[in-house]
Order: sequence, then C-alpha cells, then structure tokens
Amino acid sequence: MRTLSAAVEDYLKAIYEVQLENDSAPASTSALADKLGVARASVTGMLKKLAATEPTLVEYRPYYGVGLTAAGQKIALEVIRHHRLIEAYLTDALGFSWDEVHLEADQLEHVISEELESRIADYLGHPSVDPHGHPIPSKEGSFASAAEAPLTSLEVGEGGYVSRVSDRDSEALRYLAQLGLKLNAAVEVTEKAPFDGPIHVRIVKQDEVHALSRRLTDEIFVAPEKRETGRSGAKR
Amino acid sequence: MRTLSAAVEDYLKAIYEVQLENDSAPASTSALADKLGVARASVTGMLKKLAATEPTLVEYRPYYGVGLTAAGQKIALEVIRHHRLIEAYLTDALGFSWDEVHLEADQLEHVISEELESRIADYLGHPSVDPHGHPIPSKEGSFASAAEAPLTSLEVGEGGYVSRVSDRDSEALRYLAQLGLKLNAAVEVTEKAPFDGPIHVRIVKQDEVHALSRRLTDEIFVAPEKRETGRSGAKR
DNA sequence: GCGCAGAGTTAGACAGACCTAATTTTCGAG
DNA sequence: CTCGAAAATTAGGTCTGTCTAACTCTGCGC
Repeated sequence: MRTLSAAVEDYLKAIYEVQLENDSAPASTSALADKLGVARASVTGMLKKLAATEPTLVEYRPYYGVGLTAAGQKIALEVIRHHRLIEAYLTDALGFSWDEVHLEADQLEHVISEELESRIADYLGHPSVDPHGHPIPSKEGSFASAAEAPLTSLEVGEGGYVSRVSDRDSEALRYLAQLGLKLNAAVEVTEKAPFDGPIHVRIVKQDEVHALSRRLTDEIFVAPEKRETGRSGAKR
Repeated sequence: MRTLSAAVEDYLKAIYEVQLENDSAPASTSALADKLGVARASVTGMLKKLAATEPTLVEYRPYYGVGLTAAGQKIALEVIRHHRLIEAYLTDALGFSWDEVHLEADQLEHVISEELESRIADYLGHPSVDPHGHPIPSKEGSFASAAEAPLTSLEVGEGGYVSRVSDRDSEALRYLAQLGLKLNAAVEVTEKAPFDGPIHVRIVKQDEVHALSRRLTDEIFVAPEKRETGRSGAKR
C-alpha cells in the first residue's frame, strides 16, 4: 500500500477537496481537471487506474463521478495534514509569510517522512489550524471545526474575527496582510454596495475601512469567537 | 535550464561524487550504476540524453566515461548544498540524530526552493559542514577544506579529532554515536592488528578503547585540529 | 420526447526513466 | 598479437502520467 506517487496523492487530495466543496457529492472529472491543472482525459485515465488497483482508494462510476473510500480519505487527510503542518512550520519556525508557504508545501507534502511530520507537530505544539485558518486533521483524521461564515454573507453592522482565508492566491494574501486583515483580526461590515458590489470592512485594530471585492470576501471567513489556534506560543 | 527532474539531479550529484573519489577522472558507467542503484544500461541511456540536451551539463565519451561541465558542476553543488544544509537543519532545529537525516535529505534536496534553502542557511548561521563533517558548498560553490586522513592510515600512538564520517550506513553511525565517537571527538590509535585487522581506538573523553573494523576506519577521518563547524551555537 | 451542447470517455502517442537480454568494445594476459 | 572477460552499449519492452483528437453519453430546453 505504501509509497504512492505524488500524482496519486494529488488526485486523492483533489477528490477530497472537491467533495468537501459539494457536500460530499461525487467529484466530477472536470472539477478535478481544473483543480489539478491537467486535461480531462488524463483524469479519466488516472481514475480508472486508481479504481482498479488494490487496495481500493476510490469509488468511480464512469460519467457520474468519483468518491473516496475510507482508505482513500485516510490518505487524503494524511497529505492535507502534511501540507498544513508544513505551512505552519514554515511560518512559525522560519519566518515565512502566509503568502509564501502554499507552493512550498505542495512540494514538500509528498516527501516528508512520518518521523519528520511528527517532529514538526511536536515543535509546533500540535496546532489545530494552519496559517490561513484551515484546520489540520489529527493523525487519526479528526478536525477542529469552527462556526464560521464567509464575509460576503454578513449584513451591515455584523462582524467577528477572521477565522479562515483561502490560500490559493498569494497576491490576495499579500494584500490582506498589508491591510492588517490577518487571522483572528476583528472586523465589521460597515457597508454593502448593491448588485454584488464591494463590501466595506472595518478592521478594528487599525480602525480603517477598506472596500473589498466579492471575489475576496467570498474567501474570507469570519467567526463570532476568536479561534484557539493551538500554536500561538509555538516559538519553542 | 531550470526544473531538472530529481533523476537528473541525482545523476549529476553521483557523477560529481564519483569524480571526487577518483581525482576528477571521468566517472564510469558501472560506478554510477552502483551509486544510483540502477542497471548499467539505464546509466548509458541517461548519459546519452544528458549529453544531448542544452545546456550541456556533462561531457560524455562512450566507453570512456563522463565528466561534468562547469554548468553541470554548479548544479551538482547546489544539490549537495541542499542535502547538507537539510541534514544540518534537521539535527540542529528538530533534534534528529546523525543517522536519521541522510534518507530524509535525499528526498528533500530536490524539492526545497531557493528561498527555503536561504532561510535554513540563515537560521543555522551559514555552517561550513554538515552533521557528518562533510563540507557544505557555499552558494558560489566554494568549500572549506580540511587537512584530514582516514583513521586507517594513522599509526599506533597517533591521534586527532574526528573531522568526518561517512553518512551512507545508518547502522554504523548509530554504533559510533553510542561509542561516543562523534564529530570533533578526540581519538588515538592504540593498536593495529596485522593483516588488515581491526584498529584499536581510544576515545579520549570516555577513556575507552574499542576495536573497529577496517570497513569502519576507512570511513572515519581525523584531523590534527578541532574543526570550526560554523554551527555550534546555532540554536537561535 | 428529441436533439444538441457540453461533459466524459476512448484511442493513440509521447516523454521520462527504468528493466533484461543480446551485442560490441576495450584491454590485459599470455 | 590474439583471445576472452569485463565493461559498456544497443535493442526492445514496461510503467507512469501526460497530451490531443475523435467519439459517446447525459440531461436540459423546448
């Protein structure tokens, strides 16, 4: 079972993520092709191979979609755990900023040993979230979940603490950091332009209001409580 | 030029190491096959491909051997720098022992970004050697070299400080660590059995004498002076 | 309930890196 | 100077993971 290729690990991770975005519905070939940056035909080919090899990691029904088996999900969560621990480690131990760690982690996640994973987790004090607020699955595959909602969904006057930010776009992350909009920052919606216009957000600490596009506010999540990251005092 | 495959990087590194062991003579197909753990035919194939692609990284003469061009050597040294910095980092920052880091570094060396390399080097204070005493090439490719000789070559009564140990065999490294025979440990040859028999070595600190096989003493190097590692106080 | 757009799959190729088996080259011993 | 063993290369295959192009489902609009 061991030593899956980086490609296979990436597919399992992608299936997991696509399913998560769609209430566990089967992942479509196109969604996976998009996420992985490969042609649709490549996805079909890989899914056929994955479904055909022991132990079965995915359940694949042609033309319908693909889902993870328990074994497949276990591996996907291991990879995600690696990814997020590495992101946390690079920021906490080596001073990377939150916009620099994603690509690095995408490479490293397939390569670190269980021993290294474990040492990193120990060093960090077993954090529950990565630098963008994504929960880090435990070794057993369980998550700390949070009551959070996208900034877009808040009404004027509502607010909370930034609990999660998408890590896909480093540009955006750099911009947000520069505004002071970081994890656990207190924010409040002061104005919502009509017709899906920009949302004006007050960042409490700096007491500044910024207009953010929907594209941005869709990917910023806010919770009513500050989050216990489990890694604030990690500096060892 | 960028993004060479891990396989290509491994070949360049292997050619460099083989040449180093043979006074810069061209590396033979067999030596490379041994070092890389692949069949001879695979080496021939890869050398042909390497020699045929721009920019030229190797100079290959069929039936004769292969050497690195300046460009090829530069890359080999980058990979070796990665490898040794990673070994140093894992021991200093994450508490790995010197017998655990080699395999981990073999994987990581192909994957870390220049940025991560640079942060690691900064953290460590730009060390000149790895945990086994192998010199770490600088970014520009220069080495700190030491006046050292294999333990095997010392006469009875001679001694010095352990300056370098092969990192190939973790079993052996664990054994040596257990004896207290670590980097910069003071040692002295007390007896040499005839016919290439074991060498008796006194480890000064513990004041214990151990009989070491030639296989071991060939791979332990001793220098007349303690070595400035450039990383003793790295703990940050 | 039919047809068509778009999603999905099959077919066929290719590049990278490896293998085994067969052949060729090199070189030292006699 | 010739012969054979060891070293190296060629020949031909396999396995991954990708691609493009061509075909085939599926389900929505009417």
